[in-house]
Order: sequence, then C-alpha cells, then structure tokens
Amino acid sequence: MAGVEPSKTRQVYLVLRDRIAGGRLDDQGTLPPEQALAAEYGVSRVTVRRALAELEQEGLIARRRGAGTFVLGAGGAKPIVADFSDVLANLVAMGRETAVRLLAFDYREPSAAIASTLKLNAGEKTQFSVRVRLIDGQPFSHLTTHVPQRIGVTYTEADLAARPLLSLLERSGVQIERATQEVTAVLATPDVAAALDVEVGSALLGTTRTVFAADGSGVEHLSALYRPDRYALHMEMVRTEAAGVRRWATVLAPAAGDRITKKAS
Amino acid sequence: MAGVEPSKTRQVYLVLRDRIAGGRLDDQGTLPPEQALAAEYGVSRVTVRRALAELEQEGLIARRRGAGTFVLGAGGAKPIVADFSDVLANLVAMGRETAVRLLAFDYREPSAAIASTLKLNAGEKTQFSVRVRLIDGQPFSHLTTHVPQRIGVTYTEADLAARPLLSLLERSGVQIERATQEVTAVLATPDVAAALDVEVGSALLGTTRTVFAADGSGVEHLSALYRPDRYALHMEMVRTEAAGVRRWATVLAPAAGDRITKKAS
DNA sequence: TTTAAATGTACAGTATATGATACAACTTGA
DNA sequence: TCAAGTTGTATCATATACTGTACATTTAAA
Repeated sequence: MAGVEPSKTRQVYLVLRDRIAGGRLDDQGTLPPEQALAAEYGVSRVTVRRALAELEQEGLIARRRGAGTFVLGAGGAKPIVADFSDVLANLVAMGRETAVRLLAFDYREPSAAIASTLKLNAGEKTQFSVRVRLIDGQPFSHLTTHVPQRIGVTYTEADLAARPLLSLLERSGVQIERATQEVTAVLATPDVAAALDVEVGSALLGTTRTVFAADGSGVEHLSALYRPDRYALHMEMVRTEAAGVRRWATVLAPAAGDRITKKAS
Repeated sequence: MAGVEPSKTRQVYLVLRDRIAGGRLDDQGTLPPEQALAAEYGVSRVTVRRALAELEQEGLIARRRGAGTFVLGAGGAKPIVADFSDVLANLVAMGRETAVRLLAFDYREPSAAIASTLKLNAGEKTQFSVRVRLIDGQPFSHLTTHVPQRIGVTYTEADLAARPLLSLLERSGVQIERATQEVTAVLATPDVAAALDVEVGSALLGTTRTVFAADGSGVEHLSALYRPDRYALHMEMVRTEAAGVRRWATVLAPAAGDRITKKAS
C-alpha cells in the first residue's frame, strides 16, 4: 500500500508545527539546528528544510542565517471565538461584515437518515441548500441545510442569500422550541475544501444541528463545517453542586459589549 | 513548498475513510465508482484504486468486480455521545469501563502562552502530565494538562493514573469555580496518532479548557484531543426570548438514567 | 443473450520526493 | 581576528508517486 503514508516532509512539518503550537521547545524560542532535527527524525537536512520553509511562510517561525530558527510569539490572526448560543448575533454586534454565498438551492428527496431525524412523512421532500458564510471577505463556514418542504416554500432563494435561515423560519410562523447539536471533527473533502479555500484533508470543525418546533416536528437539519483557524466554539462554564453531585453548567454568553451582568429577564 | 501537502493517494484515502466513518454516503452503503471518484477528486483512477486498496485491507470496504465498492460494518461502533457538562460521570454511569494510561508526569517550565493563561508568577513551574483515556480497552482521548506546581504537588503519579484530575484538585482544597473551554478541530500528529491508535493526519476533535478557582487564579490548563469516531460532543438547547432578543440557551443534560425531570436542588 | 458498467491487471512515461554532497554566507562567542 | 556553528544555495542521482492508456474479467439489468 505505497503512498498512503504521509510524506516525510509532511510528517516533519506536522510534528514541528505541533511542537510550536504546544510550546514544547527545548529552550527559549529556539528550534534545534537543522542537522539535529534531521538526525532526530531520521530524514535528510533537505527534508527538514522543506518543512521549515513552509512553517516560515506561514509566519510561525523566523530563520536567520548563521544564527538559528526562532519561534515567533503570538501566532497570526486568531479565529473568531463564537459562543454557540448565538453566533451570528455576536458577529454582527462585533461590527464584522458577514456575507453569504448561496451554492445550492433546490427541493429534493432527503437521505433516510435525515428523513428520520426530521420525522418526515414517507416521500416528503425537503428544501435543500448549501451556503458559505464569509467574514470580512474570507470564507469560514460551509452550511448544508434540509427543511421540510411545507416550511421551505415560505422563503425564496433571495431570502436565503440575505437573511439567516433561522429568522426566515420564525418569520414563517414556526414556533421554534429546541434543538440538539453535535460537534465533531472531519476532514475537508474536495468540494468543501474549494468552498472554504483550504486544502483537501484539512481538519474542519463540524456541527450537526436539528431544530424542532413546539409540536415536536423537525424544522431544520443543519450540517455546518468551520475552518478551525477562523472559527472556534467557546463555552463558559461554572461549577455547580446539587444533591452532592458536582458538575459543570454552561453560562449564557453575555451579549456582545456587555460584561457578565446577569439581569433576569 | 513542495512536499508539504499529503500525497494524492493519501488525500483520497483520508477523505474516503472519513466519509465512511461519518456515514456520509450518497446512497445505501455503496461508494461511487472509481471513475467518478477519480473525476471528483481530480486524480487518476490508479490513485483512487490505491486508496481503495488500503481501505479494503483495513476491512472498511469490500470491492466486487463488476458490481462496485461497498462499505462494510454498517454504521460501525457509534461514538460515545458525551454532554460536556460531565463527561466522565456519564461514562461511569453508563457502566462503561474506563482506564487511564499515564504517558508523562513531571514538573516543567510552561510555555509563555500557558503561563499567562493560568496567570502564573514569573518562573513558576507547572505539574505536567499526558494521559490517554480508554473505554472498553480502546483509546479515545489524549489529555495534556498543566497545573501550577503549588497545587500539583498535592497529588502523585499514582493518584493521577487512578482518579480524574478534577477530583484530585477538589480533594486538595481548591475551590473550583469556573472554566472556559474552546473547541476546534486539529490533525493528528505522529505522537498523538500513536497514542490514540489513529493515523497521522486524521481529524481529531480538540478542546482546550482552563479552570479557575474562586479567587480567580488559574488551576488547570487542559488540552484534550478526541477521536471523532469514538467521541462526540452533544448539546441540548432551547430557544429563549428575553427583552425581544431571541437566542439559544443550553439545557443541562439529565443525569444518566434520568429523564428530563428538572428538580431544583 | 446482450449490453453497459464496474472492478482487476499491466506497462511505460513523466513528475515529484528524497537523499547525498559540497560550498557559500552569516552570526556568535572565544 | 578566528573558529565553530548555523542557515542559504546548488547540483546530481535515485526512488517513489502519479498519470494515461489499453484491455481483461465480472456483474447486473435490459
């Protein structure tokens, strides 16, 4: 099975990048010399240099001829740190410009898994859409949604390109009550990689959300993929104790601009 | 920067394996034909075949000449679906056997990033540990922790191998109050890949948690990496409206075995 | 039975990755 | 100033990866 393993250059690159990210450096911000790295990883110096060149281009390290290779502090642009309680509201409140690219909009027969999650009737179609959301012109999320057709007909292609789906659903009169969400990690497939401007095989943060109405019927099935360098989920938690059992409880994120003030309704 | 990207065979292999693991298949257990995959990924059919050969050798797919390529082990073992509010308590309550492998235990100078996150005094060392947690004998999480040395000395290597760190911290008298947590996706580096028994370059769910005491001092910095095929974060949310602003609020997961009964204290 | 479509096999040419080596240019400290 | 150590550049040889092509074998449906 030749060719399935990562190339040596890539392995060295990954290891070094990880060491830098984790701050696991021998002494103060200095990487070992190329010869030492080559010996440590059992590869040629040329290979080490290729990995270092990539790290340098990404702005993670600086190399000075004759002196050495140095890790640059405070790496690069930090991701948007979004509380899951209301991502979009936060972004807007932060004054960041967001835009949406609508890649698909049609009605189709959903897969069995989605049909059962949304509790659809047999043969019921869904409104299907794929959107890419940009912040300051840069793509950061890839959203695939399924909405039961009877609800999906209440909005148009133009609506979806202009407003968040959730607000369109509430406009249609649906009583949104609860949702379940799962978070995992997946690799970028070619189509998603192209839409998000990352390489195939990059790690993406994936969330799957199912939204239910007050009557228990499924309203929306959302599969979202995020670039981890531009988007991270954030949670604030407090330690609670009830009936002798200690656990964590999440704290509702303060509205943007506010500060931890907790006024009831 | 040649050579830093994964080889094409590997990209195809990773993406396909990820698709299979995530059950993201077009129709029922059948993979698209090799020609279609080659076109989709922009590689030659030979390359697709190399990736498929590896997947076949790993027992993930079966190929039948003239018929097609089929995904085996329908659905496979589903991941543990853990509510972040108390992962371990849930696992134990579910009657699953968990074990810990202690890979590192020492005291060291933390990186500047960790020192500032924990608000350490200049030169203050941390108790450093790396653990791998297993469920039913299978590794599913890789935990790297930093604890200020003054707190870290209250537990031993044996303690850490036997009990959750959080309970050791609370045993030491620390008043744990709150924590912040971020969730992202990362690629498996060689060391983590070996510990979790995955391949280099696999997608992992990563969480970084910082725990604070009542006096505001940092108590623990945790970097956790999870296998997404064995572990997924789950959240239940309800739609709330306050002062005309609609948003999501998380629901505390019911204790295992319970059902949504919400008894105060 | 026929036909289309799928996987299996083979081979040769090209592109890329890796290694080995040598030397130049620069920095640091003795 | 000198010497040791470090990164930068260049070149050639070899190994591996990738592609394109052609054809064989098997399956499944018309």
